[in-house]
Amino acid sequence: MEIIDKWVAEFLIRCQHNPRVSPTNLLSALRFGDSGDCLKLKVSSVLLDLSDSLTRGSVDEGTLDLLEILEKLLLQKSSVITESQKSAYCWTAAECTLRFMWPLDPLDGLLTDALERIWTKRIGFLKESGSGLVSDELLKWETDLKKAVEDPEMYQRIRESNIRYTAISFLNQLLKEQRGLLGSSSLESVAQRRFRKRKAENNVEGDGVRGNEVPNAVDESTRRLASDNTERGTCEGDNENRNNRDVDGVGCPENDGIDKVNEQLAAEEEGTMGSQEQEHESSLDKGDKMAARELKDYLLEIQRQIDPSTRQVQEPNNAFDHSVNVTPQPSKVNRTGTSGQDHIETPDNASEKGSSSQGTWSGRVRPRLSSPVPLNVSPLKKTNSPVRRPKKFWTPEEVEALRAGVKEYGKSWKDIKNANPAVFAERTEVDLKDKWRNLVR
DNA sequence: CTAGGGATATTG
DNA sequence: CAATATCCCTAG
Repeated sequence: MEIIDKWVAEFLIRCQHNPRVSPTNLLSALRFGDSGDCLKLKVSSVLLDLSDSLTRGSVDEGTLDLLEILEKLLLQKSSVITESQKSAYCWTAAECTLRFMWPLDPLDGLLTDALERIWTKRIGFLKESGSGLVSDELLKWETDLKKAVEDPEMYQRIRESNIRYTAISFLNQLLKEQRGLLGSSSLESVAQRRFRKRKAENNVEGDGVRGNEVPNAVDESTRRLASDNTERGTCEGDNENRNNRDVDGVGCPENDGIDKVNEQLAAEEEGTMGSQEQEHESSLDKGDKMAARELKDYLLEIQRQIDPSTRQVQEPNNAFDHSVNVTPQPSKVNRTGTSGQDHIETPDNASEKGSSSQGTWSGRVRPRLSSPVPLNVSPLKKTNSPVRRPKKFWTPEEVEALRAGVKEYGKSWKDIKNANPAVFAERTEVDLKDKWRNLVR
């Protein structure tokens, strides 16, 4: 397939929530082969489908289909099926059954139909094909659910448990895990490289934005503008979704799969900033200066719109020499959503030029700004989701692996986890440490 | 990244 | 309410 085709497909699949383009339809339309790249595209599209259905709040038998497809794809990539995928499948299957347990009377036929359809046929088929999705947990659910038809006590207990919540938690965990393993898309890598360069320049130019841990409105605007500026003309979609997703995936503590591209970029960024710190003036050529100036003007304009109190501070003549970061906005990022993953986008009116009549802006002609989507997730510091992970008891297998690990590596939790990624797939290093703490007590 | 304190949930 | 297990936060 042509490289450009691939890029476009990659962009459509990974970067947008676009209900008009169903990733799976797109893929079948393009007739991808089975090369590594194409597999990655397919996995991406399935992840996007999963994520979309989660956003819609639907955990149904379609979700089971997706999980099964994902398993097949991962097997082709010869990846391991993680615990979170098994659990996600198991709890989703339970949730699909649970919805037929709504009537108090188990004998109305709906439940038995569901059991037959989901557990006997679908999962029976998985068992025959030796699928990795068939876990002990799944088998236990099967027994319990089938027992529930005749055992009112069991029926009641299952009905009252919060299966949906657990299913969604595991699905989210799976998404994070897999997105982390996926890494940046090729388009994304190029975009990030350019964006980081621009951002570094912009920061150096201001006087002290760098090293400030707390994100503020200006920083975020910078990101948006820089992103907008570098990307405009090559694509029309919003880039922020993509960035958010990547931050989500990579920031997940359970992920060891931070891709090389990102590490490389991070290293590159530090390098660039370090060198520019000493001689930033000379390292910026004329074109860059112009671009930086334009960016700075946008920022000043936006900041006036956002915070009227800064208006008199601005001096249009030497704005170039001033820090953009005059009045840091209180940081309100993250923590507002419930899932910390997908969020509602709101229009950024502050950047609309139409409302600039009140500003003291000098009247220079500027290209019109598109309306960037605000970042709901701080790019600087990814905090954890407000939702607590579901409590999961340690299996004897895990405990054994931990004991062996400590014997071999001592208290290097990270090494222990890396030595046995399959067993500790859903434990963080901190979990290992905590568990050891209470083992030796 | 690790250690340690603390929050939260469960059990008796 | 105390004991216990797990998860979360943060200083160093």
